[in-house]
Amino acid sequence: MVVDELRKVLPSQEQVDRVFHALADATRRDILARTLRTESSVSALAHQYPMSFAAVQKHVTVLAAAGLVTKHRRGREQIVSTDIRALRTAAQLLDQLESIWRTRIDRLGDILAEPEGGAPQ
Amino acid sequence: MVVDELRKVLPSQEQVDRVFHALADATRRDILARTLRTESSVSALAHQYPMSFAAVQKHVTVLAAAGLVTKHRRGREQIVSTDIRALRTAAQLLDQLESIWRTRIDRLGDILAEPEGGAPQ
DNA sequence: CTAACGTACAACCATATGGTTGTAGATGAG
DNA sequence: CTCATCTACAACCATATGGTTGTACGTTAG
Repeated sequence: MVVDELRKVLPSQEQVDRVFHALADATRRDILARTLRTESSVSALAHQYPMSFAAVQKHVTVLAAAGLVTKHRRGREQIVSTDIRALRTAAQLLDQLESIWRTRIDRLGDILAEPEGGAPQ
Repeated sequence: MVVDELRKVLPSQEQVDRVFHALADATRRDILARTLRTESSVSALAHQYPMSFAAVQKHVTVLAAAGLVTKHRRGREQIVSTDIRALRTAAQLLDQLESIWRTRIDRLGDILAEPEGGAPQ
């Protein structure tokens, strides 16, 4: 496992920024959903959206910078494939946040066990 | 449940955009993590970061627009609390995306089981 | 009442973002 | 070889973003 691979597994704040930012656009989420189903070329993707090829190309670049997709040449086409790991990283971070929240609820539970307490949820 | 509440449960694309955009900044993720642990005032939050009060205020506004936090007055302070639902919505969306991915893997399994198969769309 | 605190918000600035068009370089089809 | 296709990338533009400072307002402490 090379250093570059490590970066995907142990994401820096900047990497997390990139992943969520990549996900914060409906077109990019759609491109991701599409390529999760089937690999496709950038131009094939471009046909699906009411914008220029260059715009779609930029969206793919953003997804690639976030590690959500990878590109590889096949003939004259550039094939976009997904890398599920970046997606899982994001999901795990949300889980972590939710677990922080659950911990607080547990603490509230402790408080409830005592004489006085405010109702959670 | 009012219409405004419904909007949080059935998020529009714009709402999803806002949630992921809100999460795409390390300061905002930290504010969220902090308020998941303990409610705190905007000024208390502001003390934690190397930026102006106004900047932190803006970050809180972004989180609130995404529905990740809510604000309510307590005396002269504005208390920031979390709403776990928006976070769960984001997590669910990631799960959906991953499930699309798993479906493809299943289909690949089907294809392997059969002699020949072109997978349309 | 007055002063300090917490907040709200406007104005401003530099940079990023998301789109466009245009040009040029690979590559495969015929 | 020639041409159409796919890609890459630069230049440009309008708007959004993330920060600043400054001002004004509500509220609490003394």
